[in-house]
Amino acid sequence: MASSYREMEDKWQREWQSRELGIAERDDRPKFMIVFAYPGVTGYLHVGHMRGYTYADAIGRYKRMTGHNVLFPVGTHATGNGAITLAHRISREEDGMIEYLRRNGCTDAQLEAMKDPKSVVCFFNDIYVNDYWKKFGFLSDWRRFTCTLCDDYAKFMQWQFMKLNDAGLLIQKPYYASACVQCGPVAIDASETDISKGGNAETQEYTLLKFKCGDLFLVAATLRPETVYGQVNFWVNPDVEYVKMRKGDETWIVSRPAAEKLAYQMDDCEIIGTVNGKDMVGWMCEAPMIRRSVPVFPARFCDPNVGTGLVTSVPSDAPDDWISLRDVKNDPYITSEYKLTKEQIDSAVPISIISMDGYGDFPARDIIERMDIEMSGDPMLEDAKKQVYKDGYHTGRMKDVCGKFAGLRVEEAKDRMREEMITSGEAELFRDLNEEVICRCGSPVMIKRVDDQWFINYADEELTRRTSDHCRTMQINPVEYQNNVHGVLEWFRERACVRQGNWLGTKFPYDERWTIEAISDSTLYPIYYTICIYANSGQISPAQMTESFFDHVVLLKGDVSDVSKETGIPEELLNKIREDVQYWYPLDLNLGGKEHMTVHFPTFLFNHTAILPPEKLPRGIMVNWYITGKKSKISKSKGGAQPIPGAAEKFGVDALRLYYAHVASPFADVEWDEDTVMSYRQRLDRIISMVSDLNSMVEVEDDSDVDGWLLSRFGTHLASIHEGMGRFDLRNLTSETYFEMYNDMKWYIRRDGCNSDVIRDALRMWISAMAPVTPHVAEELWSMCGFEGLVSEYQFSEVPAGNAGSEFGETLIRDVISDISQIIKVIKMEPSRVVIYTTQQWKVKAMGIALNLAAEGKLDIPTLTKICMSDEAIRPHGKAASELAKKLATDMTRTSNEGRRALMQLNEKEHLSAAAAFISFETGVKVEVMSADDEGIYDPQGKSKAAIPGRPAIYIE
RNA sequence: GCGGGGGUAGUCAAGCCUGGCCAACGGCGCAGGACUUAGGAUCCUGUCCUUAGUGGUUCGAGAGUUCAAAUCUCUCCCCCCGCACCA
Repeated sequence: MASSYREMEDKWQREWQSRELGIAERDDRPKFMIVFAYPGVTGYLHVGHMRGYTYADAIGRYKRMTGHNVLFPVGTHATGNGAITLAHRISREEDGMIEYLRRNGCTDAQLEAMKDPKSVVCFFNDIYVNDYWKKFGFLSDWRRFTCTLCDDYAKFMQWQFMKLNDAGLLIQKPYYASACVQCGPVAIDASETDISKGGNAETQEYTLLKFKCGDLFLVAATLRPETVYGQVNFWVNPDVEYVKMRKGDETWIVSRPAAEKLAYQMDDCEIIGTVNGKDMVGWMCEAPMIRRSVPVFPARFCDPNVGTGLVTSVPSDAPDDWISLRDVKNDPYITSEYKLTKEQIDSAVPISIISMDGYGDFPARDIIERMDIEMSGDPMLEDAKKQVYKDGYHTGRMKDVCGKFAGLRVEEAKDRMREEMITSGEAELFRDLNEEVICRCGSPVMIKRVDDQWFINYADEELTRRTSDHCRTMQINPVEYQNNVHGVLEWFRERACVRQGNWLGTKFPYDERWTIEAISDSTLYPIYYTICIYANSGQISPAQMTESFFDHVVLLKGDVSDVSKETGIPEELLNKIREDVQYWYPLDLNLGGKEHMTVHFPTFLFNHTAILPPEKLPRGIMVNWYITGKKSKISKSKGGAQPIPGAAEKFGVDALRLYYAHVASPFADVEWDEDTVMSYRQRLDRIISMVSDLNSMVEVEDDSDVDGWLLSRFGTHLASIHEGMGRFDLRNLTSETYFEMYNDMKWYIRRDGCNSDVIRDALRMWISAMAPVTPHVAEELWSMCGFEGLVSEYQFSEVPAGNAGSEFGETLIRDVISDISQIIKVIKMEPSRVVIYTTQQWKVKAMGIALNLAAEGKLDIPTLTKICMSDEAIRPHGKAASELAKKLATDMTRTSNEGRRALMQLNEKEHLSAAAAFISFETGVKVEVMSADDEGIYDPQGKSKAAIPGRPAIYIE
């Protein structure tokens, strides 16, 4: 017996390794291929990540034990700029980063090496494989490890894109992408992989409204182009210096930041001068669409960093505008300071343009009053704006003043009016982020136009339909996702699939300036695990992995001798690779975190459908939710989470594995809590100690009443486990194994069960059920019991299903004990004698009749009463008989009757008499068992009459 | 806004698809007891309210379907997540 979990883990991991259990080679068994979505290489992983990986290993191990040849390969995904930025941050010796790496055990020499991105990837590949997956006892075929930066992987990836192209799914068109001004394209997402700030930013689509003013255009940006009919003036911030920008033949005035942003989106832009905001006040300009001349007024809410820093004024529907216009009209200082004329002031009168539910003519005024906003600059104005915007969008209709747009819903008018103004040259589009976004490199991120961007056309209807149809044949867990995945596939549109800039990844085969983007290169890859082993072992080189090579081994195209000639790969080897691919594929199960539901899984499905024939499409998906931190999500980049090796040391790997598998359904988030993990560790301790006690019991051949019961119970649990595992239900498996079977074993011991044959059979069943989730402990116990071979290689055999009858007898005893102690508790006296009266036989007969009726679906009170009353044995009991009939009929139509059927087989008196000593021992009172049918029994309170089948009467004194 | 997920006893969390052995598995916590104190122990009992083992009221709120609802239908109230070059 190993003295510590650590020792146990090392011992059995070495044993599995030396017996090559993880090695997967073709044979004549049914195969099972399982992968988890490989992790991105962006730093240390934490205990949360191991949840999904552990499910994969446990499912794989279970499958091994049910006659399957299991392939469980692993890899890593290093595409992108994660490693590059990490290397940069190490080079710059960022405090937080260095400290984070050190805390996880990184040495100075390693830090030095990791100034190079490739070393970062190598470093973490090694950590993931050796410190995480191997330490967790995974039975992976390590020979098949691959990383997206491998040269051979790149060949596979390029082939994948050629096939997408063959299928007509690669298209090109302009694209507006978020990009760092230094590094090029970056992704904006909450996990802030690429960026250091602004992960929640969203891209806004502004309409640029051009107000003609002499030779110039004052350009305002708006999100509400449908409100142009309500424009009455123009806002400029008097404290801001604006710029004149040449835009083709025109000259625009916008804020400086806006001009800089526009240059990324429009051709032919150039700053040619400046103009002070305060000098623009009082100008007159022509509002687009309505072609009305409106005055320029001052307002400090115009932010040069938002939109163009210039704003059109629609006081009827914009709270800011309403308040600022009121200020202009009421503040004589403003009028004199900026020399505004009375005509100008008077000309700006709000125009009611949209009717919406719950608002009057001027929604902006209504919301301001409702929210008690008094002053311009009130932070509540932001909320007010959002509220009016939202309500207007959903319930608003354009009023008659809006010309030909009158009567349209806002939703529709918005698009139509924008289109019209763009066509007439009065407006353009401008995309901007709604909050500041800063790249990992420290430079700002903005929206940049990319011409000729390549996309994978996931909007293709035919592809979507085929993919969606296939999903109906798959096993997708949870079912909520199975139902929802069709919607996700439908929602998917074209996806930009390549990017430029400083990125790690595969070159796009049709244009080497582009690198294949991180999602697009991780879709079809599971199939590559069946091939990469030959590249890893040097039997084939990347140069030999041509289009016709993959066409041949994956799609069975071409003649093997031709392909051999072209690639220089021997025919025999080509045959072997091809047969491997055909044997292992399709993938049986792809397991990934919930973040994959809207990105990875759909593209995984699409690409398979697009490239592979129907019989090679994936068979299953399983989604797992997260382990979260106390307050927020545990983040691998932000640290603070328990490092994996530390947790493994502290709790033991099996305790963690059991924790993952049992703590909750896989489809719910779980808050990380060390005490909870510790309680699983204690459970393992208890189980180990129980098994070792059982194992050291002296050999006894004595039969006991509970032998049959125990084996039946275990049979029932195993049946439940196998049934559940059809859905990969590990929680059920663990619940049955580590809790139910444990409790039954305790009961068996408590009932003085001691038959060593029975115990050995039970232990064999029990320990084998532990092998998928807690393999180290299972091996240790298996070997301790002297069972043959390794439990990891054990094959589950047919176990006789549980027998409800033999299980029922113990339930009866438990119920009786429980009833006795309840009564003792309630009557609050020290009992000296307990009498148990089993039912009168005529009642058993009545129940038998009722059961027969129930089986035929004919059970009701009158029918049962009638039949009972015609029975010679029952009729003499008169009123008691009719009342029993009533009760039985009522109870038995409401509940299932399995237990009742079982009790018909049982002689309650004999059974309870045999257990009387035990019941006495448990309750601490002398117990006698009598039948209510017996003559002259001791029954001072007439309790015996209350006994019914399965529920003996009890008298206590 | 669009789309998705969820609200179960002190707490975490099963059950819900396929209505009925559901006062509702199990864990943790708590209380009492046993054993006994090399322990983050183990074992037993209890843990909604009541009570000779019964009965009552519960599964976000309300209404409905049904002999029967935590489970099905509708309405409402709260919470969480995704909405795209992020794995």
